Amino acid sequence: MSNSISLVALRLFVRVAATGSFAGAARQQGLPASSVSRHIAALEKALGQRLLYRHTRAVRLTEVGERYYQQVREILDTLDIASEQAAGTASQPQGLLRINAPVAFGRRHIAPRLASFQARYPRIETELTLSDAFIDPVQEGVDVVVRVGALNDSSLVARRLAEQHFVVCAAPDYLAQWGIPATPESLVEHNCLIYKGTRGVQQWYFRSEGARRYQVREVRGNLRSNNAESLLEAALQGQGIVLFPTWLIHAELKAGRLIPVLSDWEASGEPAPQGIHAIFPENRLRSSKVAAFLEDLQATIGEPPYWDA
Amino acid sequence: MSNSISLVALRLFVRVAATGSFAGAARQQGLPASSVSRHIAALEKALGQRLLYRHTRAVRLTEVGERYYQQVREILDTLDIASEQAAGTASQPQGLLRINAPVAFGRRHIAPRLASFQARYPRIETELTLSDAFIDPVQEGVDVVVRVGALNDSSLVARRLAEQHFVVCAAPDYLAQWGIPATPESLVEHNCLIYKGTRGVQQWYFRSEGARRYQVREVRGNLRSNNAESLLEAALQGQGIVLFPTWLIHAELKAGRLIPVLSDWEASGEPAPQGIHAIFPENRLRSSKVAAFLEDLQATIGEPPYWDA
DNA sequence: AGGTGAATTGCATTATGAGCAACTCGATCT
DNA sequence: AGATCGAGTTGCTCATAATGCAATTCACCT
Repeated sequence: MSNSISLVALRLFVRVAATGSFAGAARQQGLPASSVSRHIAALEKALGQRLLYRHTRAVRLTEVGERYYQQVREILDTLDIASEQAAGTASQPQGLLRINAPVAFGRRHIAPRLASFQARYPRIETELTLSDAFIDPVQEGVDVVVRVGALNDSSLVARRLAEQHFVVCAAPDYLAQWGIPATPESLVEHNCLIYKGTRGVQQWYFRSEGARRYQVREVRGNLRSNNAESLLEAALQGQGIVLFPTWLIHAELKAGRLIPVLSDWEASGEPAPQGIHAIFPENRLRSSKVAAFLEDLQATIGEPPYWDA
Repeated sequence: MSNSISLVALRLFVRVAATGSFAGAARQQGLPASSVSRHIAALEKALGQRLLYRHTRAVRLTEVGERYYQQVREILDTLDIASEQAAGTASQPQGLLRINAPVAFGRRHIAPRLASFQARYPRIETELTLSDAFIDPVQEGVDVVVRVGALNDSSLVARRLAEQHFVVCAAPDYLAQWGIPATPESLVEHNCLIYKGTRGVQQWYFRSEGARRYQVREVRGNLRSNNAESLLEAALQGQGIVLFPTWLIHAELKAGRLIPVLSDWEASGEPAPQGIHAIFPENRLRSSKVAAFLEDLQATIGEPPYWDA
């Protein structure tokens, strides 16, 4: 019985259970869905037990399937770690490293680093996926997820990469034409380009040097967007004032295309300070490729991060 | 890399590492040695690392192989347990149960039980190997080993099945012809059939009712053997007096073909009391088929064991 | 009601593993 | 010291199993 179980079947089962879909698992592993179906069927036959309820639309784990899934996931992880350690002895980290990051942050701060990272670890292949929706690394089968802001899931391990700082700024043209605001309160007189995401319109928070709590200040303007890059573009063209994290606009600030204003206040897009974190399933922490990536990333970002220096 | 690893390869690797031999692993798994060779080669290729030193006569684990072996063994065990639990939910214990026992004890007290045990658990297949040499359950890939006497290896878990009691006895014919010895000391006047194993000639120990320590008493006779059955046969034919554990001769005692003597003393073949134990690798304890077997065995043996009742 | 995406099944092709035999190489035996 | 035996590897053929594609069924969405 247990001799007729194959590793691929177990891997596929874990993927199916995590994604809740045969097709999803098939895509992730680059196999036709029919193979997935047959492997799972073979596994169930070997165990003599149904692991998944097929509901045609969605796939749900059986009670025994749920237990088995938890155990097999753990087993496969430790097997992979063991194999990696065995393979990696006296050699470099290797294998496929799947990274997921927010679009803007990934393009600016992850993607440019990958070349030198891979030059340093030539045996690591990387697969960079950028998406702004929250990604469950377990569900997607991803090694590392970089997220900005809130952390909720406690079954994951997070490592802080940097603090996020916001600045209010505008193009020199805009400031020349409309003047430089002297206080946060005076922003109501200006055209502010406001981010409007899934959580609604972003508030602008301020606190004076040394103050503990942030205060919301009213802002308004003629352009709102759920796409930060569009707002940035508009700001560069002198359309208005923007509030952005420094990692997003440090190049523009440095080049002088955007000028910080209200430097006597600390600005923020959130009521509380937010960090930039790498999160990953607990087991992946012991993976040398993940460790190498995090170490490399943290070293290049630096403390304080290079975009704030 | 880790995707190209197969479960059979891992299983074979564990068996090879445990037995220290490709051929041995091949025999245990019922595969040609060539397959074993190729699977191990494939595993090493997948890891990019040599796991075993081939020394033509013996096979030794590499340093990385040693670590990998320990980890993979653990992993496969937990996988098997998980699979068994999944398979066994709402059903009976199943699978192959490999038992090893001493020849005499196995024939008398294990083999006769297997029929009813397997009737009770029809989905368990058993494989009973009888051998008197000490067997390492890990090395031999056995689920349960029954041993009489000394326990040494601490990496194994043991469960006491029964205490071992010895009796001195002889055939009625012998006693009629030569008389009944009144004291242990008078045994020197008798023809004692003595077991001579790998640890030399077996001593005969006695202590009177309530005494703490056993005392050796001199015995001699015209037949010594390393085969208990031969001595038993000779005793049944009236050749002499024997010292045997009760589990070995309870049928003959009950039938009156052997008559106990010196009943006022406790006899023993060992300087200290010895038990009958089931031993097994730690992980197997959680296996339901092992648990079922031990429970069944212990229930039928009883307390005190049926051969002493 | 029709369309879509997901899972299963049938079938032809391909690839992978089993089994057998031949070969090499040490170690042990005589 | 030479012969023999056992152990591991390699080449080869054959059977089994996995793959990929197409067809089918079914629930759900529009």
